Amino acid sequence: MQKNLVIVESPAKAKTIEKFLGKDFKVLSSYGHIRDLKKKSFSIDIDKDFAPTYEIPADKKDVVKNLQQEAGKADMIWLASDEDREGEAIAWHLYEVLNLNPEHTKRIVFHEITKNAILKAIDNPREIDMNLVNAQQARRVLDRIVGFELSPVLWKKVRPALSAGRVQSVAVRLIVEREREVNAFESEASYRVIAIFLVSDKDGKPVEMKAELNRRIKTKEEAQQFLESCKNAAYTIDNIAVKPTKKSPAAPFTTSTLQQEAARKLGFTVAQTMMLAQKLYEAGLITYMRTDSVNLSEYAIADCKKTITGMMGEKYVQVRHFTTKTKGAQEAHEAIRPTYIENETVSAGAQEKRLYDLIWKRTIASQMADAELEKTTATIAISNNGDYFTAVGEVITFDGFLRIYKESYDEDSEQEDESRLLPPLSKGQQLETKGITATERFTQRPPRYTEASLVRKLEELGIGRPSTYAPTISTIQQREYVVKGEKTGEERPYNVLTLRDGKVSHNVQTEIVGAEKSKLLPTDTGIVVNDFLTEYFPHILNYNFTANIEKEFDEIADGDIQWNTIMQKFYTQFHPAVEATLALKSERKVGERILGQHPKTGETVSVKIGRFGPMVQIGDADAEEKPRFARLNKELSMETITLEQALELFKLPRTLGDFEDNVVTIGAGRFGPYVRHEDKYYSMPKGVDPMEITLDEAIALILEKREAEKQKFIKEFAEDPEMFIMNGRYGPYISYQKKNYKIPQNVVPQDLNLETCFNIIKLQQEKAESAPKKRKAPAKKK
DNA sequence: CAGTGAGCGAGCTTCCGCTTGACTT
Repeated sequence: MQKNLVIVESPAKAKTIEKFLGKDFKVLSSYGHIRDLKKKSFSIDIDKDFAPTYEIPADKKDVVKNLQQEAGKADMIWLASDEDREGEAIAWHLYEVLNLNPEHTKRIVFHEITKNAILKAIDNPREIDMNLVNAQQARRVLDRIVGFELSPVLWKKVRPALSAGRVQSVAVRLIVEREREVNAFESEASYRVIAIFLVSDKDGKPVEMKAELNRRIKTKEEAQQFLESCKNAAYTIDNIAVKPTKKSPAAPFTTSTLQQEAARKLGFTVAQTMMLAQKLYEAGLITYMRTDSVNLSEYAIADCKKTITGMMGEKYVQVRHFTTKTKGAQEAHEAIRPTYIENETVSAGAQEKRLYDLIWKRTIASQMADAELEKTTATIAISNNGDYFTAVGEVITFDGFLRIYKESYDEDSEQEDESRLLPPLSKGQQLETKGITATERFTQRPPRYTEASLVRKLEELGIGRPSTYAPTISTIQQREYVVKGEKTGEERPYNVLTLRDGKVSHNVQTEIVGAEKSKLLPTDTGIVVNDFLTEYFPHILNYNFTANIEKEFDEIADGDIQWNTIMQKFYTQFHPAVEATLALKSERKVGERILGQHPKTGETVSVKIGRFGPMVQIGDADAEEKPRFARLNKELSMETITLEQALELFKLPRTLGDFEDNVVTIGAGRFGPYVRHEDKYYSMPKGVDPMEITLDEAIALILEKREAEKQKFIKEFAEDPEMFIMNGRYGPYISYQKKNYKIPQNVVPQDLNLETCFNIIKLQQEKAESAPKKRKAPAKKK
């Protein structure tokens, strides 16, 4: 018989806490929310004050059953979910679902997982805060209303199975609008002038020193004139200014900053980072990885201090308390940090280690002294005009936190590395130039979003939570609103004018601009859906919508207003807009664009989003002749496609000729262009033009695929034609009667005989039957 | 994995936030 049952959200946390509390306490986990609005139905009764209908999701049934049993055995139940809106709601749902007795139930909260903090929490229990719970219900109900009313509008007006929501639709909007900015951007040229002076270093050896002109020059002619004017000029050091500066370390990691730095420094995707962090957390190596707090526990700060002192000495320590500036942060946890600061490295997988290293350094650096620098600026006067050059040098006089960690930045800055010392100079010193160059430079267009920079932007706007950043990015890609892609750069020529040995020369160089990798690009569907939503639902798509509604949720939490009142206010404004938009005549015509008339038949040629994505249509639905369709290929976009390009698409499928007495045709399908022969399909490799491919090339593709097919079979058995040992994506496996079975790790696939194969199959079938039923993947439509 | 789609039309799709599994062909 357990005296006490403590329920927390995460099982890893439960394990740790159990150790602190001793044998009178059992600690279990709720695995997050245990109850939610019904999955399939709207589940909100608008007429009854927005009463929600909750259910226990299938995958939580076992958890709840177990909690019920254990709660029945305990004298006292301690609801210890997180101290934020969602955590309070979890506590309340537990209270309701487990049918707890108020006299045997207590609500406790703690911000750090230390023995002291937990014992203190136990000593200071409170009641469930219904105002906070209602703020969560309001948040939940609002999101359901927005998502389940807007999505069907899209199914009707644009294309089935699309989705819209408070968070994802704004994320798409950011990407669409950035793309428009990029396309509308016109770069401006100007000339950057750099002089190389010859001076002596401290040992008297000649060295070169770079200095930049105080202004940029607009045109080539002016640059030419300027260089000409420098021919006979003398250069004198006019002033030397030495200024000490400081740099301070960044705050410890939150989910968002960890995702950004791991992307920049380690090249991880947002999802990868979270998966690795989860593993580190489960292994007890770091604190919780879904947090918006930059706070470190006193205990962690003390450990940092000790570790830094031990490694580098006391002068490297500077205790700092960071505060969160993020909109809407709820700070239920600490910042992300190593559980044991003294562990500089941990034993884990290679990728986990790299992430741990990053977290360790960032945490340690956050408690270290400022770096001290000395910046020297030398001003160099030009004798025959009013302009001047400046040479800048920067030296680190005390490295401080930079010894451990330097934050990275996204913007590929044009600034050159300034961390160098200037040679000794004196005021009034005359300088010789080796040459002066004026290089044409262009203003840079805004950068497209990466996964990580999108997360940063969303966080800045207060949209989404640490637990949803990664899923949101995956959703907008799954819906095909956004793709992660590359943009190949373009060559751009630029002028370089050089003054050297009393002569001005001119040459043209080229650079690649606009090349980008792994950036988020909007698709046609994304653009059409975004434009539609922004036009008809500007309120929801407004970047400040979440921040504004959060203020109202706060009022609910403070008990200043009823949650259903807020819902009523929102709904009376929102719902009519939904009705009005549904009543618009045009069905599935959103984003349609007429390209022109077919040159032979005079039929209308148009582009729009069809059931399966962007397509070209020739003819009209109500005409006698049925319309014809063709899907847009990857290189084309609805916004820019021309009539000629559209008609080109209808030249497929085309017949190339015969091979082995069967016809070979070329077509374009869902996955790109293909060769078809004898009811088999062969994908065409990238870069091959389906309009240009010859019969011989197509036959080569067929033969190549046949060869690859053969390689797939490692072993066949004469005794049983249904048994194969195959080579697959995840290594060798057994295939029997069209079903696949794993080969145990210690077995060499080549050595398997029929009997051992059957044994392996039998074993796995038994295992599958005893295991809980596998959830079926959603049925795919044929 | 594959060439679809304008209407006899069933029934389906969808949100955001909390949490981890089970297991890949």
